[in-house]
Amino acid sequence: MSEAPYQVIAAELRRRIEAGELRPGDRVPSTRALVRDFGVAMATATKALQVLQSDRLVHASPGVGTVVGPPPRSRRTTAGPDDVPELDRDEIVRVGTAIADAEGLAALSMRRIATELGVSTMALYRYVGGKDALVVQMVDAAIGEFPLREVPGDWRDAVTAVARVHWAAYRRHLWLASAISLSRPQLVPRLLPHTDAVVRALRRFGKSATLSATISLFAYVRGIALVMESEAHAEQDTGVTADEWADRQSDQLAAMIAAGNLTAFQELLADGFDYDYDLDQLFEFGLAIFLDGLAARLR
Amino acid sequence: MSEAPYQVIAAELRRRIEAGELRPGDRVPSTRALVRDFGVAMATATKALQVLQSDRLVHASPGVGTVVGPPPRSRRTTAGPDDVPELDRDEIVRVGTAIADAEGLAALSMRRIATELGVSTMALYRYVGGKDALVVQMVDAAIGEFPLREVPGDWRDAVTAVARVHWAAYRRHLWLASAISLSRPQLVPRLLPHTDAVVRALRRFGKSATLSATISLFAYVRGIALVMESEAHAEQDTGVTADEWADRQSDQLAAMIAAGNLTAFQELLADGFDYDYDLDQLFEFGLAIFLDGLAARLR
DNA sequence: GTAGTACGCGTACGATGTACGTGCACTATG
DNA sequence: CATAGTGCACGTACATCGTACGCGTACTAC
Repeated sequence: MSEAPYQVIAAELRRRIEAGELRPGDRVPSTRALVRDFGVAMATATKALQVLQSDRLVHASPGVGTVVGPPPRSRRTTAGPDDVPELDRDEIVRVGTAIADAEGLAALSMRRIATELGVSTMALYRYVGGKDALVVQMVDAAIGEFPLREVPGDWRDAVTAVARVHWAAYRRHLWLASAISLSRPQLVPRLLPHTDAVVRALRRFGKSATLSATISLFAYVRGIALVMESEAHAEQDTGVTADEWADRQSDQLAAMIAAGNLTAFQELLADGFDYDYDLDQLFEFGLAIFLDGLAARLR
Repeated sequence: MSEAPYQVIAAELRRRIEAGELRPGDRVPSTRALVRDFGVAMATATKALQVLQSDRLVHASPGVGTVVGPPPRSRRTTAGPDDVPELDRDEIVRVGTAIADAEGLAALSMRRIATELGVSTMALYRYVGGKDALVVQMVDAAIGEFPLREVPGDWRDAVTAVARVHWAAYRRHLWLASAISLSRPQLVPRLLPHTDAVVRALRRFGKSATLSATISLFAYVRGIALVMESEAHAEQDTGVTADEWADRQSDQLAAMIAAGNLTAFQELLADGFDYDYDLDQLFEFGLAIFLDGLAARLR
């Protein structure tokens, strides 16, 4: 009476284990190895191992192999109503955004996200293509938080409104400025309406100028946002604000100014002039200048 | 988390000094003594003493020992003609810049630099504080390549000249835009004359406006430079130019435009309008707008 | 009962920056 | 001159990263 192939294999493995050839912690041959060695198909080998598993002689560890010894813990309840927050792309993007908001893009890692979600690292890769793709998604989601409401009819008001919305987004997500791409619009679908609104407001300038002005505007806003970002990071890394830092280094700066004969700079900083580093004001100032310049072109 | 051995030792010695157990002129335990007493290796003991030395709590006298008290004089020995500068900071900065120019900041690694110099990785750390410090040096050196010659007397010409010099620097070193810090001027000494020139040209606007306008200007130039950088990298990574990419994705873009009812955008791109993505022109355009806006303020 | 296939994801690899520890050259002293 | 003791130069090793690879499982078809 010939036994079924999977039972033959199971018996052979059982013999090796009981003979001590395979000891607890050792890995029994994988299904693929059994396929090769015994000339059987995959599921046959699988079945053989399953026999041993149901005898609690071995247990299977996905990614590791089937190792000798009883299962350590049966934690995975697999079934169940999944009352735990389900993992999906939006959830990953949300957690990634939270990390980047709090600690900057540099602190964003796939492992970190996985840990915070209580999930294995590689599980993330089912929902996002990779880290770069995730960041692009994050950018799109961040922009999407600031949709355009009604855009004013006046061109200047319209441009101002869009620029302020952008500024608000940069302010809310400091990492956004260094992650966004202005030259590949398809990647950030939710940015398109903003571009459209600016183009619409500026179209009287003629096609070429309209596009140039639009890009210039966005480049400027991002430029200021990057100042804000690097400032914030420097502050977080060193625990020193810009003002404190300026105070601390003022001697050194003064020396350099003196050495370079930088009289205008010196004059500006003299008299205890205290420039309050208000980036909101700075943003509005530059925006107004830019729009004044555009307005001058209409005359 | 327990501190590193050398820090433990340093703390202990510091305690003894501050408690008066060791007084100025006394000799602290030699490295060998520390090796015996603390059961550590020689260099660990050395490091511990170095910590105290950098705090100016003690100073080392070769052949005598390390004695309590500040160093009497820092007499730069520097003997030796050093006629063969095999490795020095400038050389490291030069190689690092070459790598970043060719392949971007992301390709810059300490190992890479060391390999290209035919030197061990850690040897670099004798000349530069670390990668961040190296990048700062690179930024300074890059700016230093573009010193200001004569700055025109007219304020508008002067600002234009400085902005163009910056633009040239960004053009030459694509990584520069994302590495430069505009908010911590001391780190980039050779940037100060540029700032000074702009401040001088704009001082008639009043102190606060002068500073705002200066920062806005630099932020704008960097903003455009970043567009150029990301464009160049995207091109290098994917092997696809912006135009080719636009062509390839035009259907997708058109679909998104249609879906969002982005009529102005659509109109702009219609008629086979071919915007030649000339960033030099773009830069000049935005600069002129900005200066027009400033000029309008003078009236 | 056996075989083939699709799929989720754990392990491990090749990078990175650099802290830490070591061996050796050299100096001042006796 | 001998030598104790210093400080310099730098190799090793670690913690961390993104993600390719290939495992075990579940399912369908025969």
